[in-house]
Amino acid sequence: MDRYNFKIIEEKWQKYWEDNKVFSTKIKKNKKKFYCLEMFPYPSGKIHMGHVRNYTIGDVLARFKSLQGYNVLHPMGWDSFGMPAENAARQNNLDPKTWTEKNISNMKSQLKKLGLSIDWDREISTCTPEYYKHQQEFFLELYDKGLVYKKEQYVNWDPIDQTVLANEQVIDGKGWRSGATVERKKLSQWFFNINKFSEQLLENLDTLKEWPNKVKVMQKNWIGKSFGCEINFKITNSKDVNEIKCFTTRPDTLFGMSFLALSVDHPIAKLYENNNNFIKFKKECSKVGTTEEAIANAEKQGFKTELLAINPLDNNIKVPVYFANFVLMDYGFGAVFGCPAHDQRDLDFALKYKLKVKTVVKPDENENDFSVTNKAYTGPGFLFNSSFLDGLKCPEESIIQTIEYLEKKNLGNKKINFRLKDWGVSRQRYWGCPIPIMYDENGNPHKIPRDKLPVKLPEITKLEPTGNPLDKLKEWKEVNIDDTKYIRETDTLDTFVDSSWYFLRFCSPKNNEYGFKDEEVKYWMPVDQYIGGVEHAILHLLYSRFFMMAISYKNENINIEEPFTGLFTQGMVCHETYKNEKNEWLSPDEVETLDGKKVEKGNPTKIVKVGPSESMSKSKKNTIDPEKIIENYGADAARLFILSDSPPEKDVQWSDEGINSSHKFIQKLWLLNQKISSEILKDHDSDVGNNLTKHTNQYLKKMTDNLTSFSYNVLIANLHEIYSFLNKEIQKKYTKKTIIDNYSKILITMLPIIPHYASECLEKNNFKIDKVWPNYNEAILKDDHVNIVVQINGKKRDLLNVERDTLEKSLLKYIKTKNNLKKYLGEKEPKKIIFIKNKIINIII
RNA sequence: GGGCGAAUGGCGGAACUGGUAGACGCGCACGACUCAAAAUCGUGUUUCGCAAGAAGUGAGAGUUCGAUUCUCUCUUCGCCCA
Repeated sequence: MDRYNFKIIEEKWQKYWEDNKVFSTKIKKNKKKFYCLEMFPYPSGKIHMGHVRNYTIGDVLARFKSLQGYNVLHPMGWDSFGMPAENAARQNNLDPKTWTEKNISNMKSQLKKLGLSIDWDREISTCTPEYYKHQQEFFLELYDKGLVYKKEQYVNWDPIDQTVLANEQVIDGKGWRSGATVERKKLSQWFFNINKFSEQLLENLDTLKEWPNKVKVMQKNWIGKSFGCEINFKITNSKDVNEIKCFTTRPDTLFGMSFLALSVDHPIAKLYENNNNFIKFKKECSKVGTTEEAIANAEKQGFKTELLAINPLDNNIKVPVYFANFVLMDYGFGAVFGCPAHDQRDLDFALKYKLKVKTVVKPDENENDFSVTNKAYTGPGFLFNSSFLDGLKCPEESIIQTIEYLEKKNLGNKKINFRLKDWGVSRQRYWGCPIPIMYDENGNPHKIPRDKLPVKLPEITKLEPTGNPLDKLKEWKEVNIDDTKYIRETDTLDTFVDSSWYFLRFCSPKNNEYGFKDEEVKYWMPVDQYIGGVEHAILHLLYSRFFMMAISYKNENINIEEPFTGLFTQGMVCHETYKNEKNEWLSPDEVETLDGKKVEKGNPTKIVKVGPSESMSKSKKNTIDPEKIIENYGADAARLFILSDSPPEKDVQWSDEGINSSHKFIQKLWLLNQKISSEILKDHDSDVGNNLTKHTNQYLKKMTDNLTSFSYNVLIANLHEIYSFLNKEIQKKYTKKTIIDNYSKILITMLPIIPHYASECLEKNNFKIDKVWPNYNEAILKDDHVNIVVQINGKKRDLLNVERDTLEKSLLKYIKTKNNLKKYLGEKEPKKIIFIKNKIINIII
């Protein structure tokens, strides 16, 4: 009996797969296709356990589908533009390209060690001109379709580093590197008109049957369709302003209005640009971050104008107009009317500026003295104090009827509003895809001609700490096309653009003419199963859906609206956290167990504080390096463990005991394999029964079901069960044919999970079989004896093993003879008997 | 504050359309092998109880012959949005 040497065997099979291009894919028109895609990684340098989990889950599915006879596309690539490369380059005095390429090559070899069934011939990397050339084409294509435009927008501006910061680079209102207070600054930026597809993005969610509901709800909320009304408020006392247009979802509370609030970016603000107090106020507002949350949490502040707005429903009511810090220009028209009684934000504002609070919705029809003081009432009820609207049921009748009234009187219009904003894609960064635009001497934008694409990123060996590097490269910026001088756009594209179409590129990774070939995309798309982290539930998935729509838009050849038919979001990999006496984080490597206690390694007197299991992160030092795990236990063991302990959609806890147990299990399987091999040699004349075949079929059914439903943790449990069963059953006498028949099928079911081990066993046993997913035989699944639960008054009293399909009468007869049941039954005739064949008998007395 | 989801042994978790709660794994205990230990193998392991038995899926109600599963109320936790 030899031990299983995973090092030699895993290497052998990985080499075999690579040399024979086993996973290389081509279009096969006569075969059903299956496109299995996992979210491609950012090449940060090393793979982490999250990758191991993500790609193992995907690999199990890809291999399973392939065994089932599908033509499987299972590619991998690199999301290789982005800030970490720039940061690392600045720190290490490298150029981002070198840093990125080194990381890719390292991570690629790590991924290969996992034994993934990936078609590496299709590998792509978004930072290569071969990739981003086509992205630039798409940009221009969208530009032609009217889906790209330029407008001014606020950004986080670091005044010291002279650079734009992403939201996550702003910590407590300060730049992460310079520590300078971040300012809001207006820049002219490129936008994708994602809003054009708001309705479609929302409606299509219903068609995505194989998406987690959670993700669909998140996207729905993000798109934020609201039904409301635009109202024109007349201004009485100004010669500059006649009216102000507002959007509201609650026109029915118009009689409770006590002020009008405008964004400081509202066009009317122009009138105040010389007013020192307003300038001061606006500056205050700019200190609040750009996120909606920051604005919502900030103290409500206003700047009062002398303007008075007229309530359209009652011309005698005039209310003051304020600029307010909680109104955003992006929402509605940058203007809202304030009804303090029924909106907490408005109430806070009204209380601060001592404005009127008029209650116009009462919770109960008869509660006429209901009045709001310091807590806004936003629930349902009935309108009152509202003149001719009194008595309307809120919100069912009140909103619609108010809108109808306003429309009839030409005071307002029904309007659908979306929270979804257009996608700002400009980034003032070096390490991204250059935007293929140039400006003439008047500053008008022009497309870079297609034959001049790609606009390549210039090589930079040393990145300056401040400013946008491209902006400083005069020789790159200035371009001469058709004897005309232009200046290039120096912004690059948001890296979310790179990942919004990579799944299309995988269909035609080498095509030089265009981002993809129509026929290839038509064959492979949509992605049948997309697998990744739930953290991409909104942005990446929404942008990808948009991009697919944008490409299909006005395109006769491609008509795919949704890129991902199925979506699976896997949970995170967690590990216990450790701290020393000084409350500093310790990595698992620095901790050992002594007499059941965790102590610092090599220092048994130092007790380690064990914290809760949390998602692995460098900051908490609770990471485990997959490379070391593969080195010590093998890829199959790592795959087995990462699948075994929790359902894939939930978080899983990494533990030494767990990986160790998986490793041992493979060793046990190996011993069993040797036992079976020698049993085959004995070649008994006849079978001892059909127990082996029956169990194998039951097992095959479970495996097929659990693979289909992503119950991968149960799948591993099935594997343990069949092991225990075989280990005992193989001692009985079975013919060579019966053993091979069943065992070979069992080995094939291991191929998706522990591919190296299963391939080795199949080869070693020299079974002459096709590698196809085994079908189970329905007829043989059923046992001829079944366990029937005997309940008396609903309580379980016995378990009887009887012949299948035993009838109620004979069962009852039998029960009456059983001594242990007699005492419960008594002498009386049962009142009622519930009998379900082969399952249960419940006797009510 | 709103939305969504979850809650099952010491731990991770299983249980098909309501029908044997606790599969499988970890841990633990005992035993075998060993001078001993590790490794390995075997047995046991929801709780209380010597047992017979009883209780038991976050709490409380409801529907049902029967509820982890369906309905309602509540508690706690998680995620997302604000």
